[in-house]
Amino acid sequence: MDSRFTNPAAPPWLPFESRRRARDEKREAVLRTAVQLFLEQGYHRVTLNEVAERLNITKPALYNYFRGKDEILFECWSMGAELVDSVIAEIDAGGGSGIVKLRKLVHAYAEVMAIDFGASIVRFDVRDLTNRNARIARAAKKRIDATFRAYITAGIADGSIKRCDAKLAAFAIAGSLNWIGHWYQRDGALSPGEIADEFTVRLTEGLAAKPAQGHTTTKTAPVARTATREARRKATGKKRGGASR
Amino acid sequence: MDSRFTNPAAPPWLPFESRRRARDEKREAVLRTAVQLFLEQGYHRVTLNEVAERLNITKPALYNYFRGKDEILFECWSMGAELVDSVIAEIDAGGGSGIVKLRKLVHAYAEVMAIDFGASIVRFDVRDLTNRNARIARAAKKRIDATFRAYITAGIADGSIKRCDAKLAAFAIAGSLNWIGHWYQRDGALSPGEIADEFTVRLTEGLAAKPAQGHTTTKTAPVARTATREARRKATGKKRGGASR
Amino acid sequence: MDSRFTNPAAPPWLPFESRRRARDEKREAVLRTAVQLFLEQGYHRVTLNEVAERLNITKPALYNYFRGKDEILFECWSMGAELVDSVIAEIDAGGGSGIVKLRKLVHAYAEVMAIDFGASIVRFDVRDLTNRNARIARAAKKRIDATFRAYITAGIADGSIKRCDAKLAAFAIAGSLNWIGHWYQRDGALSPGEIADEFTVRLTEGLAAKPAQGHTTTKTAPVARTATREARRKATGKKRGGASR
Amino acid sequence: MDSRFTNPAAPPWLPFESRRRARDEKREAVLRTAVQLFLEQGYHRVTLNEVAERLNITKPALYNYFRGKDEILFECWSMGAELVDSVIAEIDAGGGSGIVKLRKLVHAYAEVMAIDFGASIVRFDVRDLTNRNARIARAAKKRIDATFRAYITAGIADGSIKRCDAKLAAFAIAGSLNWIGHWYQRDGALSPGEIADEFTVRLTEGLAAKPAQGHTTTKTAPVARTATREARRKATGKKRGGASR
DNA sequence: GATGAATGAGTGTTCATTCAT
DNA sequence: GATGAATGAACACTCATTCAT
Repeated sequence: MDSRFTNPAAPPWLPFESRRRARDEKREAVLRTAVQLFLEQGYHRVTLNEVAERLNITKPALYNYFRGKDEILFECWSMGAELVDSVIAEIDAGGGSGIVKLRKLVHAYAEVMAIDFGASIVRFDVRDLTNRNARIARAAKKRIDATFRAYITAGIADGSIKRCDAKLAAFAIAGSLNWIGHWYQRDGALSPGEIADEFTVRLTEGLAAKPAQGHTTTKTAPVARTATREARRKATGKKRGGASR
Repeated sequence: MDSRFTNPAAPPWLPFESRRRARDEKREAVLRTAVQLFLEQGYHRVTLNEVAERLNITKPALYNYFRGKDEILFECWSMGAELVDSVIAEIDAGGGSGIVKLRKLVHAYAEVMAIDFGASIVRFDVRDLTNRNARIARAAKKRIDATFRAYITAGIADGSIKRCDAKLAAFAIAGSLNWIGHWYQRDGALSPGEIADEFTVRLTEGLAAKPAQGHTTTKTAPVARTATREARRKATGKKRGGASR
Repeated sequence: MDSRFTNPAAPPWLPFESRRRARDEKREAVLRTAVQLFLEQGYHRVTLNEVAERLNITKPALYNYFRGKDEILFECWSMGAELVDSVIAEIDAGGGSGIVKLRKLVHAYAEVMAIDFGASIVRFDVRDLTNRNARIARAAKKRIDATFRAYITAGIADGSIKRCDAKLAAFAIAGSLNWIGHWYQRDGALSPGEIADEFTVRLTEGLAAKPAQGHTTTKTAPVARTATREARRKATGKKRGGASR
Repeated sequence: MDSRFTNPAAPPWLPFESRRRARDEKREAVLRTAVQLFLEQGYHRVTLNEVAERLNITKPALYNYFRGKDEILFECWSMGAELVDSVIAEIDAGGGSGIVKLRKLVHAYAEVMAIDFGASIVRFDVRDLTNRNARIARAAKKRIDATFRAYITAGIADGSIKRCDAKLAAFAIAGSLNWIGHWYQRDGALSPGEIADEFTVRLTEGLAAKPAQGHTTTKTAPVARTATREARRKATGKKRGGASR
């Protein structure tokens, strides 16, 4: 049971705690609404008024949580980047040959593309960001690309992947996956899982030295949608989250 | 001296002809400049002033050739779509099994992605177009997708391609190719031809029932960059080219 | 333990008294911070957030002491006006010929201009005030001007000042003095006293019927910086101090 | 008679000439309206809409002539500075002892203060300008101050002015004069000429080694209100006039 | 055909002020 | 008495588009 009710000596900072939680919840609500609108209509066609209206607040209220429109964009983007980062971290933590890791990545990445925040990684235009944030975004994208390439290179080294141009192979795979973010629709015929399964086969069958024996092993845990936002909370208290103009 | 004055028998329609040609040349110059800027900076960040400045004319002068900014966008997009259309027409005119046609398409499409107008097909946002033009654009995109799918289906039927989900396979291939339009840079390490060659192998090796014996056969004639714009000329004289707001 | 609880006979108004004193102290702290910022950056460029931040409180807290930004401005201005008023009162209380009184006023006024609150009289824009407060401010300014003029007129009458246009002479002198408020800097080469001494000579030497024999007599007591704010306290408890919008 | 009508071979650039003249006239009309409003209500209380409305144009039309509100402010200020500059140039071109030059300057400066553009020098807040323009403005102010001081110093050297602290004397005089810009009203009892005459006597009688014998010599030509704006025209064609953000 | 000038509509952002807690 | 959150009102600035010349 909530200690606020069981413990009469509940520390006085609890209200602050709950207030902060409320704040964080609202902040994320803004991001969820914003990312949806941005994907739906495109960043430049969405006005802050629309975002606010959909949240039943007024435009300036948004400025309690973000420094400006472009920061909202960046934070949406960041949410997506975190999804990918946690996926990669998990795969790196596990073991397996190059091809196995690559398959895991393809599968998880495909699923991420079916999430709003995930799609935002590839659908938002980094040129809409602050220079500083654009640099961060570009760096993150490069890291992801590098991971694809690294797995392929590792696979070639350990014999699980056929000799090929790792760079172009990575581009080909990442391109296919990124494109999901452009055509996937929640109400479409295919579920994210089905898409991920099929792409995992399709995109790696040409690369594998030997056909995969079983697919179950390629699956990772479902994408962590609740990636901890602790670090962010402080950073964005009132300053640009790791970002400045 | 100008033959119009020295040769009284000169056909009177020549000046008009040459004047029309001059007009068309300027029109295309606008499109070439525009597509470049749009790709470089993004449609919404480019002002008509910038386009005009780069052409050493003034903003209102653009309105002699186009009804508005979005029409310029559409015409750029159209130029790209024509490239693909002519590619497909050529492939369809030729013969070959499903896998052969698919390889031809992959190769040619990859090359198109390395051309400004080609990239515009996948980098421009159809929501920036007039409703009518957006419909045209979406239809064209669907036709392209359908072509990929048709070749795969044909390949499965004729035994040149392994049994698979044609729809997702087409998405996977098209996605890889479309992504080229996002990362290709003219001054990069890879030439369009090299990229096309590699992608042709990479994107079809998993699909082919048997490995390809030779690659030279997959090549089509170089993409026709000078697709006739005759039809367009009339249409856009002063009315929206097959389009209205 | 708090004496309110241990000593039942403690006069009940003491806490109120001390509380009120604390309130007044905070109020004045706000004014001191505000006047400084207003002079430093200009009224319109200073936000209440800045004022609050510098005081380590929050913006709405300011509204416990003042009705709004313009009231803060007015109170700052009032502090300065009181300085001048007390100066004039003192001079009037003393005796002396017109020129003597004028010299006293010039000297004291020059010193006031070197105080933040004093400078605010001439550097703040009365149009930033409420209509009502603006009227008060304008009236006060007129009274000051009238005093200069009165001393000059008196001096002409008593023969201590040469015949001249009293109005323009007053403007000339007041202008010189007011300008001090614009250029004086605390860390400059000249001390307020030195400036006052020099200006006393400079601004009156052309007027005096005969040169002054000694300067020490022109000095008044140092400007009373602790002019009682008692009357104000009640007035501004929560109502606008003699002012309403 | 206008050569456009008398000379049939009038060069084709005349239309441009007249168009440019029209442009310049409008530009100055904007400045005249703006300076009036700025003085009347204060820079921050004047919206560009008000300026535009009074000119019977719309707000964005102003941006054909100026880069922004602050540039309008700066250009107003500049007009005033030019008045003073031309005054000083004229005095420097003439001869005379220190006291004579000083008297000329006082007289002319007093008159400038009665002109809108002149008053703007001392009534506008340089902190409302771009950093770059603020620097320019501050430098100009310093130059003016230095001129006062230089004349006084010269006067002391040539024996026409009594020994005194030139710096403070300059401040005293300039202050008196600057203050005119704050209190002068076109419809007041005193004409600029009368004020100038009186201030010339008042502000210098204390300084002169011997009383002035005649006043007519202190007068300069009436302030050149038509200071050539040639240089400016080019500079502000579309770029900030000698200014950038 | 081309231009300078003007416009209308829109948008992000700021800030004094209020209010529930 | 103090705070975090929210709001309303305002404002400068941009830009595609039009029009008279």
